[in-house]
Amino acid sequence: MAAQINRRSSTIWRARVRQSIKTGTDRVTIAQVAREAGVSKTSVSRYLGGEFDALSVRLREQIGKTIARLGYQPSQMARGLKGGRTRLIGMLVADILNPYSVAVLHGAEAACQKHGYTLMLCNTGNDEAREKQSLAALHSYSVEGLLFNTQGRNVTPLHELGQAAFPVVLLDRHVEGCDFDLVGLDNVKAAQLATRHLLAQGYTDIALVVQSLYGVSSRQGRQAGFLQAMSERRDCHGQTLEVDVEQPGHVATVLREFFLRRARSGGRVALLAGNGMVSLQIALALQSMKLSFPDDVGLLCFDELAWSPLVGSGISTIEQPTYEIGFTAIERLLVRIQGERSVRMEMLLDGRLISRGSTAAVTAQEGRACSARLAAKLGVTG
Amino acid sequence: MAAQINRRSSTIWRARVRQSIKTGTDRVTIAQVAREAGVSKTSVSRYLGGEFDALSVRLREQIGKTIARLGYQPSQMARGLKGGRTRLIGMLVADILNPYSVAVLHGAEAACQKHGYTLMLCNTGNDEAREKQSLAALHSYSVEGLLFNTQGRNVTPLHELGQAAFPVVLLDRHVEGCDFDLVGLDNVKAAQLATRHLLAQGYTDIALVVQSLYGVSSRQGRQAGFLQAMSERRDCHGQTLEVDVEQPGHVATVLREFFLRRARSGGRVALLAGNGMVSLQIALALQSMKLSFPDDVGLLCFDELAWSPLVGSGISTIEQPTYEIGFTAIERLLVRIQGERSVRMEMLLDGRLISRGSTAAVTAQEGRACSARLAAKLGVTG
DNA sequence: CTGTTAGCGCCTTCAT
DNA sequence: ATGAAGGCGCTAACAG
Repeated sequence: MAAQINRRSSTIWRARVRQSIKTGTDRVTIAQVAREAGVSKTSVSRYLGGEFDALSVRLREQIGKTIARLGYQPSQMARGLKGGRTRLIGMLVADILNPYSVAVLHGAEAACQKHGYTLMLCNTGNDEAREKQSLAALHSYSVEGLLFNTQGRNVTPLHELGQAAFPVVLLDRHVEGCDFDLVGLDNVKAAQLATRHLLAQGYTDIALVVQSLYGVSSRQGRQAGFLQAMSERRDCHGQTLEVDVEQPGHVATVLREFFLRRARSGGRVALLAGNGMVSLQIALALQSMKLSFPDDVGLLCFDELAWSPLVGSGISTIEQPTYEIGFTAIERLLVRIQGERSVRMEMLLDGRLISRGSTAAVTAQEGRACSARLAAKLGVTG
Repeated sequence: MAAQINRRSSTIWRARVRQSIKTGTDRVTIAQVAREAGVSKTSVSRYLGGEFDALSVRLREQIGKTIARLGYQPSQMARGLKGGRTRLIGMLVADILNPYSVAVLHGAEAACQKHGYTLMLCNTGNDEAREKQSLAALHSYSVEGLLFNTQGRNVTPLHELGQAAFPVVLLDRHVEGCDFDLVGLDNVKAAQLATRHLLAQGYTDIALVVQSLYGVSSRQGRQAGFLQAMSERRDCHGQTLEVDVEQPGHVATVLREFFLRRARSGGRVALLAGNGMVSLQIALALQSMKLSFPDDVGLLCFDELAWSPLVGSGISTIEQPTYEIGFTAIERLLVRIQGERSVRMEMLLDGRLISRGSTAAVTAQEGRACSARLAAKLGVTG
């Protein structure tokens, strides 16, 4: 209303109106900068693009000052619309509650910041439908590339991306029939390292405890390494236990069955936890069964967690270089975005063994005593 | 090349060509949809905007089918450019390594997904400079609002947002002189709850262990509640210990000094950890000093963590409703974005006490024995 | 070196 | 009920 009275300065008037309508900060545009600096939009655009050799010193200074004075920031949405460079990277995380995902995210975010990209994050909660719709959402913002930690099942949308030659880097798990780059742990090697450590410490009856193997290549890789290492020792027994960590009490049930089967063998029993989620559930299950490590059972876990040193006499772990995985994945993705078309590449980083009390060495004699005790405890408590 | 032979389907051919040129997924545009459906862009736009009552049934069907057939998805960048509704929300996290942040993030992401928004995430690592530049980055993408977990120092950029009436919801910590909404824990009440629990269990010499109080309102609130509750018991002693969790060994040093000061008093010593980061450092420090809880010292921690039940006989905690905090914060932000202009509001949720072994009850007599043991242990190990 | 012109994909008056 | 035209902020030919 006031505006109707005073129309001298249409600029100010517009600004006022916008504020009252839109509430938003009044965006300074490239046009304003150009006008105030007395140059063309193109020159300003060149300045933004860093094409300084195509700009006289005078213009460059002029523009620089004006930008600073006005506090101008180019709109990425507008730049993206025209040039396609949105400087946006989408990250799809299978489960944000998994500490592994967060740790990788940390590295990825750091790499993005380093290279002037911004991360759009979607948590799919291991759900196909949400994975699909998150993909659509990210696509609608024209992300330049995708960091993808897939749930592994029904991956047709991923295949479509592959056909479109869209830049994608897979995290941790790969997908059959897709030729995307992958960054993750060298699972086979790490599992061998883990298994051999357990064997060397004197454990003879080992169970690899994992979540559903179906569709998750990293878990399959760990299993492969585990079985391979076990096969080197015919006198020892190894088996895989699939558990559902969502289902309360399931881990305890499965473990109890395993213990009952093996305890009487007189061997020394150990558990190899397939990831951090499983570790936690195992620790809780053992606690509920009043079993302790390494006294009753050996324990080695994939994923180093903050609390690994704290529980009991410490839990031995295979530490993944999570930060590096995230960081590397982004940098690889950037290379792809910049047009690299070479053949698919897997970047597998090595895990590191951190040995603690939970895998203390045992002699055969001690082992027999342990397994006897284990059997006794189960008999009593079960 | 195959395309040159078969030109029946120009659609397919185009797709091929673009692929080889642009490498990118072929964006279907509103224009293509309009053309193929034999209508105007305006009509398609109306369809997208849900203005069905301004569309004949025939057109509506036509358009719907075409959109489905082409797999058309409107570009949010383009929509945002014109209308300002980018459906983007920025989230600034002070420290992504803090489990609290991740838990809140989880709730926030879920709320965003529910309302069709996408989250742009920036980790500031408690650094002013990064906070500032992340803010700029998010601004350049025209986020509609901001979820802000600030580091608390040098918050001028935040004040600028305030002046611009930009929608912001603060998480956990508020900022002086800013009238932004806040969602977080009722820290005073929670700290009282915690302190009274310790007192009720027979602890008499209590230290609140926190990271730097400076500029972090939530920590100040916890301190206030702590001191208030302590003041109700003149026979007990309470003090605040500020620690630097980044500096190795610092927590242990500070704790040792505190123990030495108090152990000889004959009182029962307990620690109240100000957050999850501190909890971890305390647990590690105690372990390094060969002290255990509740035998040598009582322990109660802010933030329920996955491993809280597992360490020793379990660590008692004050659990924050983190998921709800994140979820609520987004919904409040959405209300602001939709234009709500009412007065500033603080939404403070209640914490919940989870009592475990680390705060087991002690009688005065036991207490004396404990503090004697503590003194002895420190004398020996120190 | 610099500016003019023409869109990017979408929404929004304004006619019809 | 439908469409044509213009513009959001920016970049990218194409002239000078």
